[in-house]
Amino acid sequence: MNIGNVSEQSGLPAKTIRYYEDIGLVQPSRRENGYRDFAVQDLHKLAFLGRARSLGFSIDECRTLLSLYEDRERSSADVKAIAQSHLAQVDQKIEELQALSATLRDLVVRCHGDDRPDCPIMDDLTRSDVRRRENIPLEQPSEHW
Amino acid sequence: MNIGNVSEQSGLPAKTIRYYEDIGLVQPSRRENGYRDFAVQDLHKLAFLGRARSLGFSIDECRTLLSLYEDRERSSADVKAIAQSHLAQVDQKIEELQALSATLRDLVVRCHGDDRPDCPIMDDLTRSDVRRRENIPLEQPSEHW
DNA sequence: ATAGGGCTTCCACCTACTGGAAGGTCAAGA
DNA sequence: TCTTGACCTTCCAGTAGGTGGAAGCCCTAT
Repeated sequence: MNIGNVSEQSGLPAKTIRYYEDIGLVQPSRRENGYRDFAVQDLHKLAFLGRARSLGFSIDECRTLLSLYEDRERSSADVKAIAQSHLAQVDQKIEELQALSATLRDLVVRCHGDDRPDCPIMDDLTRSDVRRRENIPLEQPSEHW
Repeated sequence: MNIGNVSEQSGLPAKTIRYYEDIGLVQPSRRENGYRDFAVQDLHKLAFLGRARSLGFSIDECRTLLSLYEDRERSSADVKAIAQSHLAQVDQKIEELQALSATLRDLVVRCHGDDRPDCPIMDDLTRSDVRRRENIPLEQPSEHW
């Protein structure tokens, strides 16, 4: 199967599939002309990857899930542990964003939003004390989503 | 003021401050020995940036906020618009993550998590139909948080 | 004089791709 | 047979927002 075909059937862009080969998630064979030749198993793996990614699992988590996917003897406990850990991360992110949302909403509501320069949002950003920050978990911009 | 001092007072790592200079957010002068020399205004700007970033504003949004911060005549409407747009993004992300969390939680609850290979999570990831995906917004891994 | 800490620049790396250029391959139509 | 266009290849660079580390000045105290 050519990459275009696999791309269409798996829903992943061809670029992404090549990238997944680069990082070792799939190993399609090659034809004489250099074209990748995907087996049906590769298609299944890629579709699996697409679904796992769409559930927010990281590539590293996907790698582990994939090895469990290919292991007919794996225990469901191993899979559950990964999913639970991921779920915990998602829930924590939700909490952080909700606190953020509350702060922003409060600022937005208090800002009259007219032509005058007076602005509670700016006042808050300018304020050097830390009272506002109490109970507000830090955003961690280095986390990639 | 040296960078170490500014770092301590603003709470931003020195590396980050240099990076912010690189991308033009601050322009400290230089001493004869090549060391950066920060003015009090620079310190204020950096602290402002730190707070804006911790509220999840992107660097580009920060750039705009900073120009408004330095404009004594700015209208609060401009600031409010940015904050509102950001708030909307945050709220949308929360919704997406909540849908994700519900799906994951459902899978985790249904997985008995013992030594047997039978696993609803794997079954779901392996399933090639799209019923599960209904009403579940796609994660967008290219969005950085 | 030397040790240490602070400062400098520069380069690479992280995630998970995506865009684009330059060029080879293949099948269909004139 | 030639050409056109779709499809494939590799490689390089860029995205956001930094972080880590190396090599090498600078400054101060002992």
